[in-house]
Amino acid sequence: MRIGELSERTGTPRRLLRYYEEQGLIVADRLPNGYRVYDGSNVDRVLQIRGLLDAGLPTRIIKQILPCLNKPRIIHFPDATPEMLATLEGERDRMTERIRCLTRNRDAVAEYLDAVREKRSAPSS
Amino acid sequence: MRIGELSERTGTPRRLLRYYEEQGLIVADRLPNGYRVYDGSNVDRVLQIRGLLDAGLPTRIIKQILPCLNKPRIIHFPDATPEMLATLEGERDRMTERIRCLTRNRDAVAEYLDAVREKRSAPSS
DNA sequence: TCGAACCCTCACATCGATGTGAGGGTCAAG
DNA sequence: CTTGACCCTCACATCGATGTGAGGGTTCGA
Repeated sequence: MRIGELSERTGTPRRLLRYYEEQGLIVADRLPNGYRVYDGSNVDRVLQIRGLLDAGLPTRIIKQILPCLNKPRIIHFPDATPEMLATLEGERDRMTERIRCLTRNRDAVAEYLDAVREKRSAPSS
Repeated sequence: MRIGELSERTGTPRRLLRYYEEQGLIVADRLPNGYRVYDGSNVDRVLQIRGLLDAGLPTRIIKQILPCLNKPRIIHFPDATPEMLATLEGERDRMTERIRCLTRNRDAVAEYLDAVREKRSAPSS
């Protein structure tokens, strides 16, 4: 597929697909005329990138963690330098902290909404 | 306490404390000379704000969900307009999605790190 | 009284993610 | 051959979060 279809299938502006490529998050083959071509796997990849961006991770980090994911179960260690491993460990912990914070606040919001709804259905006060 | 101490206790630049106030996320009393004064509760509040910002929420949303939280168990409904409730519901769902995405990827990173460590301790290949 | 260490406001700069559009090719259908 | 719908690169603009510093007050101890 070309960029337009990938854009539609992922709900992502073409501009950003080119940006993600520029940042090394996705790769695209080129037709002889220069057009980008993608295969189906790019749809999931882009959606994953968007999710991580939305969760607050910068492209620089996403670029590092993506190679560890959605590969087949064979994990291959191309250039796992100690610094990179340390970075990943730190990022894993940061993600855990993010999850904790988000969960706590999400639950609080949900609780609030439930309380409001209950009040609405039983206007006793 | 004044802004310097709050800054130290939260690891947040003064600049940002003023910014959060400007965005309506925190409030500060003023000394007669114009200095901001805070009480202890602001420490937690600022940390919570930072956590949410780090998790990818914009100040505009944080401002809306903060009043639903860390209040005593008495939830008071000052001006719960239907649009605001809808916004909160949407945001709750977005947070849930974020949590899902983060968890999935965090687990994948953790798995990768574990695999690397195992390989390192048993260099059989 | 002076200097250090606070505080204030204001304003411009930076950075990453994203929007927008100019200027220009490619290609299929009419 | 032309038109419309694609695609390309390039570059400037915007937006939110943050950095930085100028210019200036307050407080306090040497």
